Formats: sequence, structure tokens, C-alpha cells
Amino acid sequence: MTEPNPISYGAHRLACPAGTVLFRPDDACSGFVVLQEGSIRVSLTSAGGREIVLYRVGPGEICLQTFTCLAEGRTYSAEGVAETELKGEMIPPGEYERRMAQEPDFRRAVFTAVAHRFADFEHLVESLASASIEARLAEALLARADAAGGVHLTHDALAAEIGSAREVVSRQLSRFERSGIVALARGKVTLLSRSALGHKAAGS
Amino acid sequence: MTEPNPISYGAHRLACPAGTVLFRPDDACSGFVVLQEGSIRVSLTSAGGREIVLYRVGPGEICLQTFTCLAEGRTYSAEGVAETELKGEMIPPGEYERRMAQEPDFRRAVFTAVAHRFADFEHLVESLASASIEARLAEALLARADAAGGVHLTHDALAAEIGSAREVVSRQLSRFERSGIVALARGKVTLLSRSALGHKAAGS
DNA sequence: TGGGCATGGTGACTTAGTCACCGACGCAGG
DNA sequence: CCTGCGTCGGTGACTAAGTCACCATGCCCA
Repeated sequence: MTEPNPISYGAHRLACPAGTVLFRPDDACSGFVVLQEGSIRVSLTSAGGREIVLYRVGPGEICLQTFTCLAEGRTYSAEGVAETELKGEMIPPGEYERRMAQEPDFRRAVFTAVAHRFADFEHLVESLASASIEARLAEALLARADAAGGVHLTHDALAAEIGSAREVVSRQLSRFERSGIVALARGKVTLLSRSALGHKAAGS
Repeated sequence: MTEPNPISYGAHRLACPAGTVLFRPDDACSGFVVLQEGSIRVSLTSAGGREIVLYRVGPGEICLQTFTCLAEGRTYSAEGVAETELKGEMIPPGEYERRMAQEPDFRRAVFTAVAHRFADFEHLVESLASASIEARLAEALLARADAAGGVHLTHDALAAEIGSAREVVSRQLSRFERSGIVALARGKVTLLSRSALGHKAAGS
């Protein structure tokens, strides 16, 4: 199940290509990651096969899963995948403990990051509990569009972003397309009106 | 909007009756609470009026909201209500900072609690994203039943526990009643078969 | 060039959420 | 004791979302 991890260590350096699975549910935590470049997608897959993206880790952010595992000495409960090539540092558990104890700046940075993450989680819970699919999808499209308005994700991937099903996303995208808000192509959505999507995301 | 807070301080002592609103969205955080006795219910209410209970704080646990506010110097985004009479300590922000810096045991306790809280959150997200109402309600009933199998909550309150609507809860409870799993009375549900509910909660 | 996989479109159905409304209970104030 | 009002719960009718089954198309590459 768990093939050798292609992460390379060079005196705590971490570098790995896009697509690398950094951790899976039940893996033990091998250290605290400090990203300098790249993005990690952390997602949860339920028994029924429904996947939902919890958050992404970028430079200057922390992986909450990792924090949790280190603090409680437990295994991971979610999956972490490198979305792009990664560069950063891997701080082994012992070293992490030491720095938390001795470096107020490091500690403060971790706290702030944890607090920030928590705010994201709250937003996710609120969305799941009460926002319409239309609003959640509009928000996800805006969040993941590049400068030119291109969103390079399959309907399946978009469904995971909002914790819904592929068919539901397909149908909603069709409605957006019929309204002239987006253009659809295989593996790609192009935003034609960010303002209209913003409106939908806010729930109107 | 915000009447004077009936929490009484006596050299950092905290004591207040059941029903006290400890904080609301946009309140500033006045300190870190360490509970000795009682339970605080923390919930979010979305724009549409849908309420969802995020978690409860009991003795030995921490309020993640409070941690977040202190770490980032922000205001609360959720509401906290005393479910029972509360007894504990209120640690002012400055003192909290000092103890985090100087007392490894205190720091470790806070970390562990934060980590624990996050695990709860993950479970909540997973439930919202993929569990059926039947399963979520069964789980909530089991979690909130007293030793005799009594759950003293209105259908409205149960709906908030699982982030759904009152009518949906009413109908599901009727189905449970018709199956002989629970008995219904005004403001109360009595569990007749915990094992059947456990089965439903696990999704079968 | 022709499988085979990934992607996505669609109909038919089930489950969940919403809206509107009503009735039943329970507790004051007369 | 009755009355009135607020809370609580039940229900029909509808909309939104999720599921299941299946098929069509594009695309990669053997």
C-alpha cells in the first residue's frame, strides 16, 4: 500500500515532484514541514468514497494535520498530495519540540498559522451546512482560477473541492454555461464573468 | 446588543449560571478559559439562520475559538453559551502569553487540546459532507443521551446539533419511532435501542 | 489505428431542505 | 378556571441535491 516515499532529505531539505503523496491516513508523522515553494492539497475521503479538500498548504503556512499528529503522537487521518513541485524543510519531531520550547518567534508563527487554519475550517463547516451548491461552486471557481480566468480542473476534482458529486457539478456548470458566466472545455472551465460568479458565491 | 457580562471575577475566578452567553460573533476575547466544572456550547449561525453546534467545551478542554482569538488578536466568529453552571478560571491575555512562554506543561496541554479539537472538526466536516441524516441524527442522540436513555432536547435543538432543519429531524424521529428505536415526547426523546441507533450511526 | 481509460452528459429516482400552515401543549394574567 | 399567546411539533407540497445506471466522446499510446 505504501511504497517508499520519494521525498529526498539532505540535511533536512525537502524536495519532491508534483503528485507525490506526502502522507495517507494511518501514516505516522515523520516531521514538521516548512514550505518555501509549492502547494500541498490535504483531503479527506469518507467510507462512501466521497472526497473533500480540507485545505491547501502554501509557503508560510502549516499543515494542521501534521501539527495535530505531532502534538498528540497520532497518525494522520487525511491524505496530503503535492499539487506542484515542492521545496522546503523537514523538521524532525525532536527538533520541532525544541524549537517550540526555545524559539518564541517560531512558536508564535505556528500558533498564528494554526489559528488561521481554524478560521478556514469554520468557513468550510458553515458552507457545507448551509450554502447552496451554486454558491459553493461559484466560490471554488473564483478561488482556483488563474489570472486569465482558466480553471484547470475536471468536474470530478471540482466536486472534491466543494464536497459534492461529479454529476451535481456537471449540471451546475451547464447552468452557468447557459447563463454565459463560464465556458466549458474538457478538463477546463473558463470564467467569463467574475462579478456574476461573485454574486452567486455570496448567495444571490 | 451586548448587555453587561454576568461573569464574576474574583482574582481570576470565573463562575456563571447556565444560559449565560459567554461570547458572540465580533466580541473581543477577554481571556483564556480553563473550566473546572460545566459545559460550554459553541455554535455558528449562518446568514440564512441555520445554526450548527461546532463543539462543546468541558473540564480539561479548551475553547478553540478563544485560542484563535488570542493567537491572532481577532474577535470571535461564533457564539458560546454556558449549557450548565460554570466554574473555572479566566486567564487574562497577558498572563496567558506568559504561561505559554514559560510553562512547558501548560503549553503542551494547550497544544494537545487544540489538536484534539481539530480531530473533532474533521469528523464534523466528514459527517456534513457524506453522512446521511439518519446516521447523523442517530449519532447525535447517542452522544447526548443520559444514562437512562433520555435526550432532553427539542427537535429544533437536535437540528442544530447536526446542522439540519427542524422538519427533517421531526420526520426522521418519526421513522425511528415507527421502528421502535425511540419514544417521543414533547421536548424529549427516549432511546429504546442503543444498538439499533449505533448501527444506524455507522451507516447501515 | 483502434482499444481502453478518463471525462462528462443525461434520465430516473431517492433523500434532504424549504415554505407555509396548522394543531397541541403549557404557562401566565385575568 | 378560562383565555391568550408562545413554544413545540406534524404535515403537504414543492425545490434542491445526491445517487445510480448508462452512454458518448475525446484522448493517449501500444
